[in-house]
Amino acid sequence: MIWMIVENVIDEISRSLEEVLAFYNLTKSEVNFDISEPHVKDFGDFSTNICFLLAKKLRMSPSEIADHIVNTILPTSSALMNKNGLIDLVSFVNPGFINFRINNKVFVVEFFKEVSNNPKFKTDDKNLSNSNELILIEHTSVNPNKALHVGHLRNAIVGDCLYRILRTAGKDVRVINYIDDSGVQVADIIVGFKHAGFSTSIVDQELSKEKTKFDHYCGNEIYVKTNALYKSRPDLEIKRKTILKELENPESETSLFTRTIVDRVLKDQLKTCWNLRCRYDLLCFESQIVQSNLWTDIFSILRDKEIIYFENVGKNAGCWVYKSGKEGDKVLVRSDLTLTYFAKDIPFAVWKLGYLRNPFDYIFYATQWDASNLYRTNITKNLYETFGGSSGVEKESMIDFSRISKVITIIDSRQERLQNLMVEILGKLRMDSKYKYLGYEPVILSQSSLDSLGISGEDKNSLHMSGRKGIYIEADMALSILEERSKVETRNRNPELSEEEISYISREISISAIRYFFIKFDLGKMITFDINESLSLEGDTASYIQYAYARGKRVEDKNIEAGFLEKQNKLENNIEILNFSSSEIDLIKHLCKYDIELKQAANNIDPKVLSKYLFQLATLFNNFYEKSPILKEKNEMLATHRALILNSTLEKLELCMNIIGITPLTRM
RNA sequence: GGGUUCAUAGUUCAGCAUGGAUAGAAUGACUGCCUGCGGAGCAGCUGGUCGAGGGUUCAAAUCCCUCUGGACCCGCCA
Repeated sequence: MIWMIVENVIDEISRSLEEVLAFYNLTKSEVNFDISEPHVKDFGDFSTNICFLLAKKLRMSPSEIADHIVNTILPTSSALMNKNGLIDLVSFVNPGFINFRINNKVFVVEFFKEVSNNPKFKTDDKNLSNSNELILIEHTSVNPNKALHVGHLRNAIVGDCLYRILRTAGKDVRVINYIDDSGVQVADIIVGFKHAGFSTSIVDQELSKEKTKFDHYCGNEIYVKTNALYKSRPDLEIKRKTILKELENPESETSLFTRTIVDRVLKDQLKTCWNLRCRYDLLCFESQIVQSNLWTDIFSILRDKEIIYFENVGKNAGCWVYKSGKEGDKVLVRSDLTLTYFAKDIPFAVWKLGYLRNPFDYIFYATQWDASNLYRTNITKNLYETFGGSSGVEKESMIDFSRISKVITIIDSRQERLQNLMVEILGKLRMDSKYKYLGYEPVILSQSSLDSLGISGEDKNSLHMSGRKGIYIEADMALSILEERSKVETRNRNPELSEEEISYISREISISAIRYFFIKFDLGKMITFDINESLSLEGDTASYIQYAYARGKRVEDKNIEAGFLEKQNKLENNIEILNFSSSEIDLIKHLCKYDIELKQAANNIDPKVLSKYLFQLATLFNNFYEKSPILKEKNEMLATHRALILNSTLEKLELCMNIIGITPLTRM
């Protein structure tokens, strides 16, 4: 990408320090020094710990060494000398840090040179990974028997941001949504429809007149209520068993009915995901994994390699088990020959890694909000007509298994134990290096949210959500609450706008706010969702970022009217005479760190890195906005350069906002 | 009982991977700033024994150990 100034500076410092090491007859492999940014601005732009590391080897005090390096060695450093003075000041500070300060005047000149060479800041891919590696991400994967609740949103949004980050970092990525359409949870609602007296007529008619989505209906009315019935109706549990058995035959009447229901729920779930600007490439259905017989293949491999064993004695007698030293024994095949939940996951994981044959075709399923096509797996073309269309896609262009470099699964941390087992097993097949799972802690509900839902809190001040018990806040509901709230705000601020415009703006504000909220926390931390506090529009929120963008955009429009853009072409070379303030310099420096931050987010698989960068960018911009006026500035040359900074900032803001999924609005 | 993980300002959280200087935001409270480039903002002020104790180190919020407290996992459920 462009704007390598900061990376060049770091590189320069690094090379000069290697010269220092050479002076002492040492190399980087012996003294692995670090170049970092000091927390305190007074200490400069970069600092190194090299003196502390040398102290031991040279048996001198760090400050002595620092003194010597700064006053004797560095002045002769060719790396520092031959560059056009980007590094201005090198000093040492007790107890032994060497600090480097960027020469702001030179830096600013370099910056404007790059900006005017590349006025549109188009992403230049040549510096990105140009290998043809392919990354698979699996996320969302909600059971198709209910609507998404806010806990599921964490999965979907983190996964989608990760997709966007990796895409922006130049990787080829495919997104998979796994649909468990043959498990107990789906069987529950089939029991509800068929045997618990809930009306099936609703299946045939549209719910739209009552404004109820089908996924909400299945979750709230059928799933929760059916589960509550099991206690008093033991016959229903027997029915459920029968249904599960019938689902094994894909041509049974139960299977047909289930496919209809699953499809209706799934379509509504996808609507929620698409509303939040998530997108997918492929839907994988568990029922098809089962039919593919991939299990048979992987089972015989595991058995032949003696990774799993048939147990003759003990509590697991009659079962095929995997014996983990760490995690204990895990049953894969029950004594009645059925597979456990964990076992069913193995063929899917192995398939994703391209270890086995690929039994699937891909069939068009839907066009998504971003105009991309969503496909679904298929084995026999005529079998799944209820799922929709029939136009296929080339197998290789969907997933070329030979190019896969990483398979990332985003899962609730409660599944981590099983994922550890999976990695162990994959390790024995020598394919664990590509398999990564990203665990996140669940979203729980605050007491006040529970109160407003009318749920008794059981003496706790927060509670885990449960789809089965009906303890949750639906994603659609959270979105519409926030949308109403921002609508009021938007209308107050923009009384002249039409209802249509207000609706559009408040919708984008609410989507952005929710997306930002779910990625700004560390994945290892539980999120307590509070219906009021979590959906704020001030402070560290997407709205703050959008507001900064909107203000900036407004100024830019006026700049264009005032003709600043034409003047940019006539920039003089004597920028040196301009005095840029810290609000300008700090902003420019931050702009130049974009590449470093994006790489970090991509390498660490951590979307939060980018959200922090973006928030900081918006903060620095707001500061610039207050302190560095453009239209009011008398010095025309300064104003023109400020307009350029504004221009660059808007570009970077837009870029980062799009990665996180915050809509850049020109009015709000 | 075994294991994983978390504990940082009144509150919600960054920082910990790869140890480094005066521990950062946001929010709340309080105080300023709109005939202006849009106040969903800016500036200021208040607020911390980084859960406790020990260890390693020139240096620990960060690494190691113990303890306390919370969450989660440990089924021929999914």
